[in-house]
Amino acid sequence: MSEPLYKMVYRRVIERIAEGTYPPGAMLPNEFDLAADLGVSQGTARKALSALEDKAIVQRRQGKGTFVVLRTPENSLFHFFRLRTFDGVQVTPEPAKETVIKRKASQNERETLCDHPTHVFEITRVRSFKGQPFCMEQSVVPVELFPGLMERTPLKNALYVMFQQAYSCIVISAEENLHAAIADAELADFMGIEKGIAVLVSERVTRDLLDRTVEMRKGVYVTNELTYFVEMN
Amino acid sequence: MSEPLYKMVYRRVIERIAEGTYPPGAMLPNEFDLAADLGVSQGTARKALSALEDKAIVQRRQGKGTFVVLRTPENSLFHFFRLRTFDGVQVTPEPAKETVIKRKASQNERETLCDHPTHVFEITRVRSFKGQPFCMEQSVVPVELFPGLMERTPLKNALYVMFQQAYSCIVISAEENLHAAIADAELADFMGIEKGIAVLVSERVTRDLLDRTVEMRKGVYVTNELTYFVEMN
DNA sequence: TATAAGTATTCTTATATAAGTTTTAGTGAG
DNA sequence: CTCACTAAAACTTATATAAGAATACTTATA
Repeated sequence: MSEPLYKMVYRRVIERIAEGTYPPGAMLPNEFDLAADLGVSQGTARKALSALEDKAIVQRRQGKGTFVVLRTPENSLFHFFRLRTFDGVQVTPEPAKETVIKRKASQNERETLCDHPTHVFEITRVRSFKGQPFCMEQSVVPVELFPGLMERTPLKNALYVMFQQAYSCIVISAEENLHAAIADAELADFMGIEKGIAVLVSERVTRDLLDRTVEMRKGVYVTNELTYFVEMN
Repeated sequence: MSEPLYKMVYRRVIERIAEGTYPPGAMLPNEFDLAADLGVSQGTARKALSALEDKAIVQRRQGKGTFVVLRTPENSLFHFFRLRTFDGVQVTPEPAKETVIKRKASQNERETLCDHPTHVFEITRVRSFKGQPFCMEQSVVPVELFPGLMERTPLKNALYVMFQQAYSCIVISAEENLHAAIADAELADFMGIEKGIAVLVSERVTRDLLDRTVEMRKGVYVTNELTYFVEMN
């Protein structure tokens, strides 16, 4: 057999979400209707929907329905912001400084980001926790994907929520590379932290529903009061 | 309905793996036999087996069968050792120094580790990559769970492989907390690295098939040539 | 050695029934 | 008439079963 039916259903539902037929937060057709629409049985549609739920693309609740995942500040933070207190409590950072510029893409950015953009927006933010700056994040995104981004400043706290609401760009997954470094004078001055302390540096690549690389992000975290949490299975 | 049948099957298969009825690497009964054995239909047994596969407890291959997961040095490294080169290539560290001692458990260890042990083994290792020491790991495990561990020195490179082979303890998941630090004189001297450089420090809690906490591990990594890789979904 | 048939396994699909939610209709009290 | 409560119906996903297809390996045979 070439491709199982349930994978066809899976693909077609993703297409419909991506093209806006099923917008974020919306309820999908029920299993029977979706099955009839695509010419398969309910169980087959169901298998595809379960797979979509596993990938956190839809959310299902018995008796209620199936809904396109909606990025909220809470679940965005939970999924993509890994810093916790020592007690394991999620941190809700306050945004502080923010600058957005438009500039030419570096060669690496042009090669990595989707559609090989010539120009990018660079969003730089310093965030605080309990009044202390602890985090600097620099996001780079293609200009073509987020037109008019600069007019939206100041941007919302949770960037990915805004991506979804304003640009129908649904962030699904990310990869990070971490290493330890020492804050040099420039960084320390910029962030308002002490020079010479150890910081955690992360380089992130972010992907959306269609598996496009929509963001490259560099993060610098002060980890004397917070820790970066990782689960392994 | 109190508990779905497939969850009962799921639990009973885990029990059988834990008690050695299905040892690591062994083939499970096929879907029909398992179903008949437990008084359910093939599809229900299948659903349980799929769930076990999702949790990486068994491995399935069409036409061949279902097998209890076997920890090999390769997949152990892949799952639980997150350091990569900048090219994304998995690192295979060479073990260097190793010391194993038996000592009293700290209060934190007694509270965290399974069965609240009074004594623990502490395994300390310094590992090298391309001749340079880059990693210090200190594992703490309950004495009761791993009797005779000290007589097995020098221990294998991959600790979790040995846990499974010698003690039927199947490591399934782990959580890590990361932070950045600066190598002090004592650490630098012990590891054979330069004093004052930035290091990545991890504190890990490791769980087995029965969700017991079988290990606490502290790791110190030099990340100027390697990075710690994280995936987010 | 190559090829084909046979056997054992998981995978896919379909159908029926159960269980959880919400809406609607009905009923009685005030 | 209106409100509050209840019962029933409708609409949803979840579970269970069964039959046939696809895949992997073994064995027989030319």
